[in-house]
Amino acid sequence: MAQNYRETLNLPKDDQTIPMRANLPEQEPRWQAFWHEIDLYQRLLEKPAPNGDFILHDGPPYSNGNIHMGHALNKVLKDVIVRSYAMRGYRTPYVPGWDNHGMPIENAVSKQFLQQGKTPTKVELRQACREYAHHFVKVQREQFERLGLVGDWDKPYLTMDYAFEAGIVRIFGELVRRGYIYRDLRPVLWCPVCQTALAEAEVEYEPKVSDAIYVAFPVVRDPNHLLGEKAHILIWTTTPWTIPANLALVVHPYFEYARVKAGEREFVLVKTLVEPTMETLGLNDYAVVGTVKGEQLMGVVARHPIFDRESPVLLADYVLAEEGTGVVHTAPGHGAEDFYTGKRYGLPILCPVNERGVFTEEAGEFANLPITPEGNKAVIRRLSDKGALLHYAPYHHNYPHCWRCDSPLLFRTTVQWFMSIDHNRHREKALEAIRQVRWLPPEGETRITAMVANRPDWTLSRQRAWGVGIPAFYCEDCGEVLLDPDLIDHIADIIGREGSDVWFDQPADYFLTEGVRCRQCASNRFRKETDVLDVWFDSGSTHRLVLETRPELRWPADLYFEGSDQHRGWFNSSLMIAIGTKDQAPYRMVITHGFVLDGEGRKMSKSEGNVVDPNEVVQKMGADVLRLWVCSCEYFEDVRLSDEILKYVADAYRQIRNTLRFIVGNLADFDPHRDALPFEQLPEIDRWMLARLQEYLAYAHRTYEGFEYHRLYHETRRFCNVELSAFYLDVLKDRLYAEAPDSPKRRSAQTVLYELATALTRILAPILVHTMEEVWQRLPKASTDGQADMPSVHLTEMPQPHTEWHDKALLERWEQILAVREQVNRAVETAKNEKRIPNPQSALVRLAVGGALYELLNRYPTPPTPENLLARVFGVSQAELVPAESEELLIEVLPAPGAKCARCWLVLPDVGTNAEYPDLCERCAEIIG
RNA sequence: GGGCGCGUAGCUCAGUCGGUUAGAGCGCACCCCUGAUAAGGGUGAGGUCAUUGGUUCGAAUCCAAUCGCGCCCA
Repeated sequence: MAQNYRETLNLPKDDQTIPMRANLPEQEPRWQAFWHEIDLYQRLLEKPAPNGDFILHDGPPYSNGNIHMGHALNKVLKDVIVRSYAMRGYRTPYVPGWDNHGMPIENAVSKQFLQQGKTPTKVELRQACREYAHHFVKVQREQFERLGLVGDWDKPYLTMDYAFEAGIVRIFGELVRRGYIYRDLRPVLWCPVCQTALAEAEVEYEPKVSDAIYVAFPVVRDPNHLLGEKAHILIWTTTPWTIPANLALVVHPYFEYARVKAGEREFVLVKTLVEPTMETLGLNDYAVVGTVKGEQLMGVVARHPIFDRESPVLLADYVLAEEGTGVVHTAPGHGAEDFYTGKRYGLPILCPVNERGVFTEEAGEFANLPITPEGNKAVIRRLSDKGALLHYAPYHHNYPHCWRCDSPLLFRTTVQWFMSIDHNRHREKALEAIRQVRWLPPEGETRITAMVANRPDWTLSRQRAWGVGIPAFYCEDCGEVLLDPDLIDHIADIIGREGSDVWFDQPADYFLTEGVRCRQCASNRFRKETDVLDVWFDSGSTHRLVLETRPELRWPADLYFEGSDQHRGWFNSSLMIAIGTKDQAPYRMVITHGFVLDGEGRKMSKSEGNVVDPNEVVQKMGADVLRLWVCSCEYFEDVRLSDEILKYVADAYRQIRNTLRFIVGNLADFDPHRDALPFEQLPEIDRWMLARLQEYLAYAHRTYEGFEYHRLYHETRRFCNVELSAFYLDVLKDRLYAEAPDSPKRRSAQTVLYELATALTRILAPILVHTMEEVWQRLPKASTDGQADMPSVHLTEMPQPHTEWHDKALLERWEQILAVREQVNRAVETAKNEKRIPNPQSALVRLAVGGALYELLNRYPTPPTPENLLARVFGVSQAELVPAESEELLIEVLPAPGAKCARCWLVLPDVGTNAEYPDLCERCAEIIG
């Protein structure tokens, strides 16, 4: 019987709204195809942009491997920025790019060759690297586009493009012209078998047995008479072959050093290691005759145990007193710390070992011996002959080895190329430029300021194959360097035409212009530099080579947006090149985000098994869920991600989706042009809803301006769940379902629903790009503000708050009504629990109150009909208001008198009064009658 | 070891200038509805604000130390 009336209601129909189940993994690619079809990116650039350009310059990810969650976080946030600016009246060209050159790809490709037993030429290796890079550009591009990113994906920038490579060479030339480029010595880890320098990442620490020796350096000068007769400084080393390069002995200024008398000689070593050392040396008969603070030893000079030269005692705080003697034998040519100590004290950099690990003439009697094992043996023998060797034993430890050929490595001091950071007031200019930039979060400014203030000169050269060759020559006759800015431009032209492989493929003459001569010896015979540029030079050049070369872009960028590690990386290298060539920062604002950690706040790693893969998330849950997670995070700090967190975000997604599903479902027969009511004709609760919507919109705009999407996420969830689902939409159901389709009561409700839908979809479009498009396409097309006719929600403008709809007095009034509602809910819950009523629908709520609250509530008549607003707001069938003395609100919950209307389900006294429809209330009887 | 940060309910986040009993949504528990239904509604329980010490009439908030976590270096 009751079922008969179902058909007379205006219930939303499933096929007139979006499906409850989103099925994003399948649906999202369809929307992406649609955007390609309408060329969304181009249309975004062509639409009116009253606020001008907004240039977000994309930091290039490295074209190696699949994307990980850090990429996803970064690119999704960039996409939200680009889209939200586009929807707020800016023109937002976004050109994604990739960083292609560099060690990781070269190593991966080298290993492939190695496995095939092939030894490629440099050019063959480079070509394979290029193919490898292209492959991963394609892979990552697909994975990025699957996240729903909008941008010029058909024409990204690649640092290995010929034009880009030529541009890098030209920028290097500009720095040469401005006097920034020089050559100097630098210690590097070197593989004598591969004859190449290794980066820290290529070093593998493996067990090795070394020759550990104790050596006594006789003191020859002791200006302050701290030490006794025949004093010797005692050192310990596991690399005897570095003894010929010894130039100093280094002690810790704060350590206590002991003078140990043993036989004729006195040994100086750190006090805490006297006992074990003496035991090792087999000197049982000894006595500590005094102590000296390390810093006091400054000025003491020893003699080299083999050669006729001095070895002064110097100070450094990296000295340890855990093993050895607390005195570091220092060979500036063979250690990083040794090198910098040597530099600080003005020692020469002696490196008597060639690239094959063989002693040079500088090693005197050891010349032509390989450093191991022959060199070691010869040095030990010679020390022994001289009586300087106190002990020798094999020593097991972890030692750096070559990742490729597994040979033990050595430190060599080599000549490298540098960019000076202090030339031409460069550092001061950079620090000044940093102050002009807006850093978000603001701590970023502290971080990069410290970095730039303390950074050493930039080592630009790498002994590698997969990079842009440094365009320098050496005279074949006298070795003089040829570095000429005009010649460099000429080389850049060639590279622009033929790619940078040509540098490795063609002889020097190919690049030299007519009449080039060595300025030293006038020779015309040259060889090319074989080093390549650091890849940070490539990416540090993108602002010049992308922003300045693309007509749709401009220099400087409005925004750089990357992980906080880029303070040292890209922000830094870009700034160095920008200051060095243009005396200005390449960005106006820099925003950084944190790292993606697991649910416990620990770093994700394969070995821990706590990695969440963005591609998998997209496949299982959809890009919109991933994007919603991104926007739920306070990303200025590190963010957390786990399956549990994703589950909660998926719940949030469903709640937002269902809210919109309900709204859209109730707009199926609504034509805004024809049916919308003017604001003034809307009932109060509808005007309240619109006023609240304006507050939501104003808040949303603030969050977009502050890049604080997580605040929008939270507010949206609260708005949808609390204000819409739990309240307004629930209250609206009677009007939407039971009133006549074209009645003003229903049309006014729909007018508000339409406003809500068109506002929410546009506000959320930058985040839930696919879902909001889906909703948009389902919305009535006729427009009230010129926006609804757009073929895609992404081409619309974000709704601005209607200030005239923001009625403050009304909002305050309803704040009180909602507070009363909460009290009523509690009373109804109690009545329900006490079995006085089965459910709210069968209740009558009687309010008794005096004073201001009575006056306020009395504005709303409480007839026993569907018109009773308070009853609808409270979610009960009937409500009454009676005046009382007390200002304290009394709430009575009673069974509602009357019968339940078979159509609208309200319990009303007038059910049965209509003879024709005895099971209906008057309102319902009239409507279907 | 150094530089820059972070730590508020199970989760994600608010918390103004130091000022009542530290808030929200979700989740959870119990209940209602069955005309948003692999939906919707109601009520409720959850916190030593990482720890310790200090400044203050008063500290989640300011200071110091410790612990834990992250990024960048050594």
